[in-house]
Parts: sequence; C-alpha cells; structure tokens
Amino acid sequence: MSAGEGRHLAAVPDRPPAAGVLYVHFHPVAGPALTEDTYDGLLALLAEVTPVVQALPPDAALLDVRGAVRYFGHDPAELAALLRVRALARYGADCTVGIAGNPMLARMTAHDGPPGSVRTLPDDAQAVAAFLARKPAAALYGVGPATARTLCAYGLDSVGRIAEAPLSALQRVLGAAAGRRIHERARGIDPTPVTPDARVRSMGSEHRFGSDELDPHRRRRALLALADGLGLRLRQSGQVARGLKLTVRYADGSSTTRSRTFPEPTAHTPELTAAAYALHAALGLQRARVRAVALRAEGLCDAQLVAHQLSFDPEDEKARRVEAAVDRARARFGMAAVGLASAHHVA
DNA sequence: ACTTATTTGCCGATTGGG
DNA sequence: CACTCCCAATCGGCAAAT
Repeated sequence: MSAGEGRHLAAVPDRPPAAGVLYVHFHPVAGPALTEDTYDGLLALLAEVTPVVQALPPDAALLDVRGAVRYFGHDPAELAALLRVRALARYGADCTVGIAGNPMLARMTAHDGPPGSVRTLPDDAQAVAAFLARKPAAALYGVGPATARTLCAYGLDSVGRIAEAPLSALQRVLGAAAGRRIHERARGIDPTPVTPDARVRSMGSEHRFGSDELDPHRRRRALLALADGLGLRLRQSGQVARGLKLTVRYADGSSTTRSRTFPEPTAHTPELTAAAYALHAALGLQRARVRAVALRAEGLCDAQLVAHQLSFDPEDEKARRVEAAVDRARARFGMAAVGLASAHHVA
C-alpha cells in the first residue's frame, strides 16, 4: 500500500491513505433487468479507468484504481463520480459505489446505505473499526445464516465482538480455515486481490421434476438433457471439465452428491452423459422420491491448454463431427433446431 | 521399506443473489 | 415489501494417492 507513494508527482496533494478498491453495483434506472450487452458495455466503460476490473456478473464489478488515481490525478471518489455520470449517460444505468481499502470492505460500504450513491470508507484503522464494530455478524461477507447462528450461540453477535475474540476460539468453533478468515475479516482484513479475468471454476445446472420422480428412466432422460446442455456450454466457452458432479435432491429436502474425475478433461456430451449415468447408477436409488437432479462440470480449464489424446476410434471421430455440426446448427437456428443428438452414442 | 509432506479426489455444507 | 424457495458456485474437511 505504501509502495509507490509517487512523491515525485507534486500535483497529488496530501490525502488520507488511499482507499483504492471500488465495488460498483449497477441498477437499470428503468426497466426490469440489465441486458448482457449493456453489462458488457459498462465493463468496457470501467476499463477506461483501469485495466484492473473484475467482473461480477450479472450487474457488478470490482475495480482497483490505485494505479489510476495517480494517472488521472483524481481521487477514487472523483473517479467513481465520473463513472456514474458516464454509465448514466451512455447506458441509462445508475450505480452504487463503495470505495474502501479492499474488496470486502468495498462491498460492505456499497451495501451500507441507499442505492445510487458513492460512499467512501477511509483506509484507516480507526474508521474501519468504527464501521465494522456494530454491524451484525451476518453483515460480514462470507458469513451467512449458518455461520451467524453458530457465532451467536457463543455470544459473538456483532462484528466487534468477533474481532475481539481470540483466534483460537474462532478456529475451535468454525474450523481452522474458516476461523482464521472470520478473524481477519472482522478486523477489516481481506487479502483478496481484485482479479481481472477471474475465471469460473465450475458450471452446472439442475432439472427439477414437476412431481417427485420415482422412475429411473425419466431421471436418466433428465440427466441426458443436462449433460447435453452442459457440454454445449463448455464447448461454446472453449473450456473442458476435469470432473463431473451429480447432485440428487429428495422430497424431504435432503440431497446426495457423487462426483467423478474424467481420465482426461472433456467437453464432449457423450463422455459427460456416460459419467452422469454412471454416477446415477452408482447411487442405486430404490423407490427414492427424487425432486431434482443436477450436474456440475468442475475443474474447468481452457480447452487449448489440455493435451489432446487422439482418438483412434472412427466412431468417436464421427460423433465429434456430428457434435460440432449440431453445435453450429444450434448457434444458428436455436436450441430447438436439433434434439438430443448424442442419445444415440451413449451406451 | 518406511515416514512424511503435498496434492488430488470426493462429498456434504454453506453462501448469496435472484 | 418481507419472506421463502431456488439454485449456481464455492468452500471445508477428510481420505486416498503421490
């Protein structure tokens, strides 16, 4: 933080320690939703100020403007105001901005008051402590109902109390990793950097049955549709998955998950489907009232980064050409254009 | 051959935005 | 508007593998 104070830039006056992280949350000023195109435009707008923009789809972003501040000769609040004006003028989108010393505090600052304004939390220990002290435990980012309940059971109902609690106590209650993180966050410490091009680590989808499903065949049918959609999404984004996870949700609200790692990362529907079927079969559900099934592709990585293992099976080659053709047809004519073509290739 | 440290796989639990 | 349900995505922790 103290690196590069830029004292050679005499134009920069004395000011409080830089609070250089912006959390920006866009609201459509009219209309129900922010379109994807508008969001892309807004991200581009943010990128005019700094390249360090982390998209938080569908309607928010984090910026690190510590570099931009010196370059533009404006402080973060002035940059935020500038961004607000531009977003409104170009896209009719209002935004709420929180400015603080790290991503967590920037988020909390943005959520701390009414929408449509810019709020700054000085990057100063006193100010941060005062800001956090009286917040309820659940206000800490990463603390949800379950953790808050656990903490409250030990009398730790405010962030201030949590900050005073010894690390060892928090770790005993929440576990080593979670305890350490809460301990830091309650003190306003969040080492998370603003990461441009933050890649997604998994993608998945779920199929909920109209009524609790008892028929394994129908469940397999749903899995095929999910695997097919997942494969398409993977291929469209140029990614491959290292593994697949199946989640089955039951009528009573409970759920079971099973996962499997592929011999080789893949985005092909037949492999995904085969894995989904295998996971489903391995569960051996008897007379289970299944409310929903979900598939998740995990360990995503760039398709070009994985070494391709050549297939010597002409059937595979053919299936992949068909798959590519189906992808193109769907891209051109819509999902309904071609049915679940892969059904024929799965044992 | 054995011990230990680190990674990978697996699965349930949790978060937070809609 | 509060509330609940929904659901994609990630995390924590344990065990097996390296």
